[in-house]
Amino acid sequence: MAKKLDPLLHNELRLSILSLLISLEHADFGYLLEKTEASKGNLSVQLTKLKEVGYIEITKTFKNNYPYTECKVCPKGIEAFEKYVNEISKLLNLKK
Amino acid sequence: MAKKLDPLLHNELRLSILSLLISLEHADFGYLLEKTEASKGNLSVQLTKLKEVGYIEITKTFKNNYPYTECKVCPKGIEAFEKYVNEISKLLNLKK
DNA sequence: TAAACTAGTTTATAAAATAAACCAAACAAT
DNA sequence: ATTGTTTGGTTTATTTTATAAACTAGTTTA
Repeated sequence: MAKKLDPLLHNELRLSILSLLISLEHADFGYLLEKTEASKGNLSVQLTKLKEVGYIEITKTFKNNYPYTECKVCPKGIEAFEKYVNEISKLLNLKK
Repeated sequence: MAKKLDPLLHNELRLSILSLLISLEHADFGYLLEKTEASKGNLSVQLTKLKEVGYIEITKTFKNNYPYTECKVCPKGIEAFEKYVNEISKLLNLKK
C-alpha cells in the first residue's frame, strides 16, 4: 500500500520515547523506563533503533559510579515526528 | 510497557480501512483496494482480522456473476476507532 | 567475600505484516 | 469444446518486528 507512516515511528514505545524527548529535550534511561513502563530490554532496543537512524543521540557517562545513559532528540527526530503527526492526522481526519 | 493503543488498530492498513469505512459507512473490496493501494492478499487478511474482532462486517454476494465483497463498520469498530484516536492524540499531544 | 542490587545489553522466541502463490468461476478467442 | 485470460478474491510462506528472558559488568551492602 501507499505507506505514509514512518515505520520507525509507528510503534507505541518509540513514539512515546520521542514524544517525551521532544517535550523534555533530554531524559535518562531510568526516567524513560518509569514513564513508558517498558521493560529494560525493550527500551534499550528501541533507543538503539532511534539512535541508529539519527532521531536521537545517546550519551553514556557515569553517575555515582553507575552507568548513566542520557538521551536527547536530534533535529532529524523532530522533523520525523512532525511529519508522522501530520500523516496520521490526515489518516484519522484530525486537525492538528 | 503500559499499552494504550489497540494493537489491532495500530497498523496503517487496518487504520486506513476503518477510517474509510467510518466516513463512507460501507465499501467494497475493489474500492478499498484502490483507495488504500494495498495488495489484494494483504487487504484480504486485514479485513478478515477486523471482522474476527467484530470491528467490521463482511457480506459476500455476487454482482454481474462475480464475487462481490462488501464491508461495513460495526458499532464496536467505531468505538474502538474513537478510543484509538483519543489515545494517540494524548500520546502525541494533539487536540482532537 | 558472598549475596544482592544497579544499569543496562544481547539473544531467543513469538507474533505480525506482507507478498507471492494459488484458486474457482467467468469470459473470450480459436 | 478447449485453451488462455481476467476477475475477485484466499491461503501460505517468508521476512520483519516486537518483546521478554537471559545475560553482563560492575557496585554496594552485610
